[in-house]
Formats: sequence, C-alpha cells, structure tokens
Amino acid sequence: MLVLLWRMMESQILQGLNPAQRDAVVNYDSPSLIVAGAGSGKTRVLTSRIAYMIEQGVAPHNILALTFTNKAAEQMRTRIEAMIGPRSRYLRMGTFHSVFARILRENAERIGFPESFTIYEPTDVKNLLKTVVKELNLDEDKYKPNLLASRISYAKNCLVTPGAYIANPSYGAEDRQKQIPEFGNIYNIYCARCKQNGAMDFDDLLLQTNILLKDCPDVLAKYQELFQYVLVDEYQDTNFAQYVIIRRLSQLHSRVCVVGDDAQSIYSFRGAKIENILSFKRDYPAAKVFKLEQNYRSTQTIVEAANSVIKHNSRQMEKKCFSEGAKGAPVRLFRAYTDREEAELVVNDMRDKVRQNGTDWNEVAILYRTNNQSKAFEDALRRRGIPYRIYKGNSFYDHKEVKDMLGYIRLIINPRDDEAFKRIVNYPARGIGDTTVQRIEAIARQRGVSMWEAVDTLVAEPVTDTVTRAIVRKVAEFVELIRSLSLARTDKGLYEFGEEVATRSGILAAYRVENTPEAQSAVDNIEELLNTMQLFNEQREAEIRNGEREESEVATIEEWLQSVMLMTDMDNEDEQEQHKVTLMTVHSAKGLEYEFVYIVGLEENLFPSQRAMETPDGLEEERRLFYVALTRAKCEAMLSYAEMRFKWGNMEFSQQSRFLSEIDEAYIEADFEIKRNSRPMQSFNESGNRVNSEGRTAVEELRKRFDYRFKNKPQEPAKPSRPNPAIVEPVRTSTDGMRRLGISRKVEEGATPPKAAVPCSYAVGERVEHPKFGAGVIRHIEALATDHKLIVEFGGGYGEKTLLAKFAKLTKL
DNA sequence: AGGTACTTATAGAGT
DNA sequence: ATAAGTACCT
Repeated sequence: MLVLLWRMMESQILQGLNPAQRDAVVNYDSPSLIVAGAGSGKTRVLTSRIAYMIEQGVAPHNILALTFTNKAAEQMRTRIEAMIGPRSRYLRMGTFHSVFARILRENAERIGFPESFTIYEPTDVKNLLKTVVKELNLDEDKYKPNLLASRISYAKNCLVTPGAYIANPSYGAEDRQKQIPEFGNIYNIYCARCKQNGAMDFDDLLLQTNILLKDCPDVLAKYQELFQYVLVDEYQDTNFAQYVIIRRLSQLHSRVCVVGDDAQSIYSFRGAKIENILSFKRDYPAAKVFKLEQNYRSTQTIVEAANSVIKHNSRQMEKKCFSEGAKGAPVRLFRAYTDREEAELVVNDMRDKVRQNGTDWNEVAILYRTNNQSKAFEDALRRRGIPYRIYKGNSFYDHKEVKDMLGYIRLIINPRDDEAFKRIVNYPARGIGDTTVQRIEAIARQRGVSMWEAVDTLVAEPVTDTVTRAIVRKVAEFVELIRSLSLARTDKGLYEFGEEVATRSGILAAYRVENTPEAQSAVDNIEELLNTMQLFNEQREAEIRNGEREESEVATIEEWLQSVMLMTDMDNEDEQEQHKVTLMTVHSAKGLEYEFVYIVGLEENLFPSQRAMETPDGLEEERRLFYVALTRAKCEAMLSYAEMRFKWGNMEFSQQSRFLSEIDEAYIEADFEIKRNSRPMQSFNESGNRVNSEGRTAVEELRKRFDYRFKNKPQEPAKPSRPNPAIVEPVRTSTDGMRRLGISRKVEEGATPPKAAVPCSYAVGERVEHPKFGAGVIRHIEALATDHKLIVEFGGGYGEKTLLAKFAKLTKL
C-alpha cells in the first residue's frame, strides 16, 4: 500500500513531462547543464527537479537555488510549494543578491563590516565618487561619476580588488589612455570609504561574498556542507564573480545544476559572460547535458521566425528549437512616418485585435529597446482609454521622497552611513546649510570618523568662532531627532516606526503644505512605502503563526530595508494592475509571455543600438535581445518602425533595422517591400545634417508632409510681452509651475509681514567693508520681516549693491 | 540660507 | 525634452 502511494506521488511530479524534461529532472545527482530553449518549460523542469529531490529524501535546507529576479524566485517557490507543501520553506532560494546579502550579514564581522551594513544604491555610489574626486582635486569633467561607477562595477564583477587593480600595469595604461590615470587611486579610496561607512554597493554583494569564502575556509566549509545541491537559473547571464562563487560552493559535492539558454544571454553590459554556459562542460567534465528543444509557448511561425534570426549569430550551442503547436499567423510589420504615428498604428491594431479575439488586455505587450520610447505609446493608449501599466527599472526608490524616507531609516540603522547623513541632515530644511555640512565632513575626515560621530563631538565641544551657537543648537536638535527615532525603532511595530519617521522628520508635513499634484503623489508614495512595511510584517506574522518561523523572528526594519533596496518595480505589483496592456523594455520582458506582442522601434541605431554595433559581440547580443523579444509571443508578433523619430529634442531620420531583413521571408508580412541586404545610402547637407533622397532634412520632410507646427522652434522668436493664457494653462509636469503655485500661496498666507522685528545694527552713511566688493558707504536701509535690506555704494567699479544685513559679511570701518 | 534662473548633460539594458 | 547642477539674487 505504502509503495503504491509512493509510486503515485512520484509519478505526479514526473507526470506530463516529455522525455528530455524527465531526464533533466531525475538525474539530479550529477552536475547538469540544462539547455532550455525559449518556452521549453524551463521553470517547470527546475521546480520539478527540486520537488523531486526533496521527495527522494534530500533535505530542503541542503538545497540552494539562485535566480536573477525576485519574481522568478517567488514563482518557483509557489510552484514547489504546490508540489511538496510547506517543507519548501526551508529551501535557500532567492536572487543572487539577496541570498548573498544574507550570507554576508551572518558573517559580516569576518570581513570587517558591521552586521547592519547598508546597501548603497547607484545614486549613493555616484555621490560618494563625486566627493572623492573633489577631495583629490581632480578634474571633474574628466572624472565623471558615471564612468567611474561603471568601471568600478566592471572591476568588481571581474573580482578585481583595488589592490589587484593598482598592481596590474595594464589597467594603469588603459586608464592613462582614457585620461583617468588616477582611477586606481579613486577605486581604492572609494572602497575604503564604503568600508568606513559600513556600506556595500550591489556589486559588493558578489565581490565581498567571494572574499568571505576565499579568506575564511571555515565559512566556506560550512556553506559547502550546507548547500549540497546548487541550482542556478539563467546561467547564461552570470558574471565572473557569480561563476567563481558557484564553483567555490559546489567544489565539495559538485552537484551543481545550471539552467539557461545561450541564445538569451542579454546582460553583458553588467558583466555577464556567455562563456560561462558555453564552457560549462569543460568546467565540470562529469556534467550531463540535457537539451529542451520543444517550444510549448509559441506558434510554429514564431519559433521559425526567431530561429531564422538567431542563426545569423556565430557563437551558439547546437540545438533545434521547434513547436508542434498551430502554424499561426505570419509576423506583421508596420511602417510609420514618425514615432508618434508608430504609436497610433500599433495601438489601433491592438484595439482591433483585442476586439476581434475577445482577448484580455493583459495578454498584450508593447516591447521597446529603451525606456524613453514609452511616452508616445502611453499617450496613444490614454487617448483611447485603453488601460495600461508600465514597468520602469527601479522607479520605486528613484523618487526623492522615498529616498529621503530611506535616508532616515538608513541612518538610524547604520549611523556610519555618511551618504544617508548628507541626504537628510538638512531635509526638510532645518538651517544646517552647505557650509555647516562641509565643516562636519572636514571634522569627520580629519579624525577618521563618520559624520554622525563628528557631529557628536561638534555638539559636545565648546563653540568655535566658525560654528556659531545657533548652528550648534540646530545640529543638536537633529541629533536628538535621530536618537529618539532610534528609540522608536525598538519600541514600536514596523509600520508605526515608519509613521514616526515620516511625521517627526517633517517629511510628510513638508509635502502637505505644498498643495500641488506632485506633492500629493509624493505623499501617496510615502504611504505606499509604509504599506510595504505593514505587508512585510503581516507576512512574517503569518509565517510565525504557521510554525514556519520561531516566535522570536519578528520582522525587523533591517530586513525590510534590505528587501526594499533589492526590489524592483516588478516585485511591487498589486491586484489592480490586472487586465492592462503591458509596456516594458525587452530586457525586462525576459521570462514573460503574451498572446500578442508588439516589438517597436525596429530601426538601426535604436534596435540594434548604436553602442552595441561598435563591437561584433555587441551586435550578436542585440540579436539575442531581438530573439528574446520575438519568443515572448504566444500567438502573434507584430513589428514596427518609424522613418523619423525625435532624438535629443529634434527630429531625425531613421532606417529599417537590419534584423527585419534577417527574418526568413516565409514568416513575415508587410504592405510594402522589406529592404534586404542593402544599407540605404546616407547623404548630408552642407550643415552636416542628414537628408533624404530628395535632399530634405527630417524637419523639412515633416513640414512638407504634415504642415507640422513646431512648438519649440517658432518662426517668430519674439516672446509675447504678456503671458498667453492658453500657454499658462496648468502644465502638470512642470516643476516650475509647481514652484510658482507654492510661492504664490505662501505670499497670500503671509499677508502682512511685521516690520522691523529686529533692530538694525547699521546706519545710513556708515562706512563698511565687504570681503568681495571692498569698502563702501551705506546709502539706504529698508526693514524686512527678520532682517534689513542694505543698499551700499562700493568703490572699485562695483557701484551700488543690495545686500541683506544678516548674510552679507560686512565689517564696520 | 534658501530660492530662482540659467546651463549642461542626457537617452542602454537593471540586481 | 527634461532632469539635474550651478551661479546668482534676495
């Protein structure tokens, strides 16, 4: 009876798998490479393999499964739980970054970091780099934060530490050639400063994990023993750091299983090495290779069209993807005059398709190469009242108000976080200006302590001539605020603590007084942030109730913060987002599928992108990206391009993407000729602007075709003396407009300013000296609310100047 | 110190 | 086109 039951359970996991899939599932004891073509049931195989292992007696906590996105991890956990129940809770499964962050926290002191280390987001990295460049008195035009950050990121992803970097003369030569000879030094100081601040950037989560495993053999041994089975999703997108860590972890048991598709390797810009998957068999000679070649997602036409494109790449693993589904409709191609018209065409077609087929809007996606292409489509969808949702990378913590909230929380958790300190010490404005902050920073640098500690001594020690008593009082108030919020962290629940931060910091109040739509949206975002705390807490409480966690494991603010820092837009989806058309980049569409997929902007220099075409590998990666885009479609794929497009604020001609001509003619259809194997000639006029075959520039062509009105380049440059009411109408996106509203309100409320609330220490006719303008005579004094306006006549050709008594550094003569 | 107006870089994908 | 950064003004 028991045996029969066992057989039934076993067959349930393996049921419905094709022979290749089944093979890949049951051979879990040997190192495995599962080459999984698009739509071949990769996730199903991976989750079945894990469930099967557990069923065969492998302890869940001995299994480590790594993914690239939180969404993939969550999806896998749900599926495994459905197969084997709550035991799945004890799997170690998550993104590389979150799993490694946890390992690092457990062992932080071994590599000189506090357990509560902060995770620096890209903005922090760039700000810190700016500071370092300034301190070294280097040319800020040559040492651009973006360049430095990406070079540091690259070095870290290749496991090159500052020491190794400086020791290698070829890096130095490269930097001299790039006019950044001091880069090694900057990299070194940057890392030292991060350590001082108790902070790691995203790449550190990999680099420091490797350092930990390399330098602490006992730690390595512990995790090798723990993680007897290592499974890696999307292996084609792993970088060198991830590759080495996986090797180290799996050295003892060698039971590593990687899943991926070389044809879908699209992350080389972030250091991914397609070589990792191409040479897996060399790295693990005992490895078994399983190929999943049957596509269950798309029609035959789509699979064949995608195959015909990808065969133009030279480097790839041998496989033959096929579909046994319907033949399906051919890929359709749309041509538009302008980017705006492209959006109209696409959205009209989409509306017709959805009407005809009765499809849900959520089965439709618009995929583009770059995020800035989304706007035209948003407009077109909005005009027709079609519901849509748009995914943008990290927009969650890109909002200022969210960053400010996180700044407070970060400083409370880790007072050494100088980047957080600088961000919030004077926000909302509390009279601690740049000069004071610089002074604090100077003290910190001088004593080798954090800014938070520097402030402590500043407040405790007697007032110097440069730091006035008033400033010390303000700084002391700030210290008190952080201290008391710090207490609230331990006294209160997660959500209540968040509320305290939002209110007592003054952030919420600052936005509430500003009665604008922008400020309202900021308040909404803060509330949403607080909601994630509530949710985080509730989930944890449920786990404790279900006995999946100990009573003591209540949700902490540290855990919440880490999850937020490693979160993207996609992980933050709510139920109201259903039944909507999806707009996203091709990159973020990886792993997803839709009945109808529109791939837009198929133009040279856009898709493939200009930068990618500079190297052959880059072009191949763009082609893989296009392959990914095509294979998202279940029923139909539609492509489009525009002959003209707004770029950097003006209209430019564009040409058909070469990828269009790479699709086998049998699978693509258009109302016009698709240019094959010919690059159109490019001509230029005497000003160097590109012109078409009739000698017209894009702007001229557009004017001819549409009698286009140019909003931004009117023929009459003269500005109207009075504002045109039609133009002044509420411009919601204009921050200027927002400010103007804010100001006019304040003036109204402030009604009658009290005159001369303070006595004036100057008199008309008095002689004074100004540090810049030299000696002068006071000609006129006007009383203000809390200050006096002085009109002073200076010599030395400076003439009359209007100064404020409080701020002008005048000395009486 | 804080606000406004002008200048500049930006737009390649994201944990 | 637009956000962010800088210089100048009150």
